[in-house]
Amino acid sequence: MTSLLDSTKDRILAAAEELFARTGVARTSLRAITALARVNLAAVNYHFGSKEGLVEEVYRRRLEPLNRARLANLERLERRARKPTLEEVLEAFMTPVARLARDPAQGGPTVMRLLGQTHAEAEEPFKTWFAGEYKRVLERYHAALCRALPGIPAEDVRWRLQFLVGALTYPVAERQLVELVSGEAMDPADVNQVVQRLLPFVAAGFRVPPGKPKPARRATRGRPKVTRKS
Amino acid sequence: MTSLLDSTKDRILAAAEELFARTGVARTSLRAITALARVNLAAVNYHFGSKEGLVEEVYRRRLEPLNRARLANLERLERRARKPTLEEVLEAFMTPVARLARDPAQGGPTVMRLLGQTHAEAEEPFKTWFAGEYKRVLERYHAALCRALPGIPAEDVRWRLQFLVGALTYPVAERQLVELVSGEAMDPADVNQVVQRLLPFVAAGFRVPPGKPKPARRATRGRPKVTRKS
DNA sequence: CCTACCATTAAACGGTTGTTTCAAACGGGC
DNA sequence: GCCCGTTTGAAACAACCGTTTAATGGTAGG
Repeated sequence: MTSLLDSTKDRILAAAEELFARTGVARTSLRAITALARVNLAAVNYHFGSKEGLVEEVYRRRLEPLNRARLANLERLERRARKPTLEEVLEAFMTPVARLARDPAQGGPTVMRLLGQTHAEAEEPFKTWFAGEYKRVLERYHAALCRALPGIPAEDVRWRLQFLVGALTYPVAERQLVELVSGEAMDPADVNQVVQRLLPFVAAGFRVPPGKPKPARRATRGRPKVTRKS
Repeated sequence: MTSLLDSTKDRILAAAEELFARTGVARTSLRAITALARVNLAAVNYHFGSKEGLVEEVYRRRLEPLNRARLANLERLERRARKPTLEEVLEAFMTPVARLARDPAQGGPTVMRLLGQTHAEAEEPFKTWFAGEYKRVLERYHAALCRALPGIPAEDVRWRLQFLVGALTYPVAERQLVELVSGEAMDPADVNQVVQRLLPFVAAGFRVPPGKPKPARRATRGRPKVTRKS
């Protein structure tokens, strides 16, 4: 069995996570990982079968608790007597990300850049596994949001849930770009602040009445209104 | 000089863009690019100096017009008599993306996945060039948004602008994940629809009054309110 | 003590990568 | 015609990749 602390397997996982987050999976060689972990090169293939196996384990280790916490939060909300408010559902969705980023034992800020690269980096088989897990979470939250938002069509809620995911993921994942662009005034690594600021923002967005179908703008020609000559 | 149509250089750019968008820069070999472009392998290093040079050119070709259109839209708005509304500013920011995705001559839907990978894929020197260009655009829009939103502190506007970028980028960049998760009901490739749905969503978010400072939640312990036992 | 068995090591494997070389082909200017 | 700079062609380069092999150390069970 693996030892209690700092086993070879754990050191590989930690080093891989660090390097994946910094430079991406494809650009990170097994030799760089094993060198950082001070472990023999062959140890990766021994413990994880292949590089792809290691990649999956690195992501699974973080994504599984995240999804589990999101589902647990929602179930806790729905077991109560009164109907959950919109803000409560949104907070249940967002706070697990903050907790992940806050706890160094769960990856700390490093893991956020990792999550931002999830979809771009994974190979096909793992991608579909993850999509399945993720779909379950989003379906449950979609239903909960619809219940908290009577009068908003389910399709609108679905779109807005995607907007929420984007708005939540981008600032923490592209941290260095945000900092480079916005000066050091903003600290996207402080995920608590992101959540606090994002929650009222998206809550207002979720509540706007569904838009009229709009008369299907001419696709061939016709520039958007704003670009018209002054 | 380069010929009028389908020069070697153009064919390489088109093939590279296609493959970069599909599988990422790091996983795309020069041999795959030159094979798809039906061009000799050495042509890449001849015309672009290196693979990194090709990567920069591929991205620059799309990002430069995008940023230019965004700035032009904003200037057009501000040359008018009356003060631009929030919706007008937001539309000026978002529509160039839609136009890019609609026009096959400008890359079509393919280019959207490319843009979503911009930050993850680029190397350092190009990254800083792009960040500079991008910063100019965001600064101008930040100022315009502040003018359209008196009463909202500049810092809040800055955060919300980042949320907007995330909400706009994610659905179009991670198209395949969105489709996998949401069924085929949503078509994120239809960027017009994304813009139409996203605009009222973020407009409402931008208008919410600035939140109270909040008493700095205990960072060490204390789980978020929503996770409390029922 | 010996034998399995698991973990680790060093070394090498074949394959692919980006890049370079050098010769051949092209294309207008005089 | 010839010439010269530009562009393409096939082949080779060294370096690095992920993976495998075979030998080793260490340790619990009989």
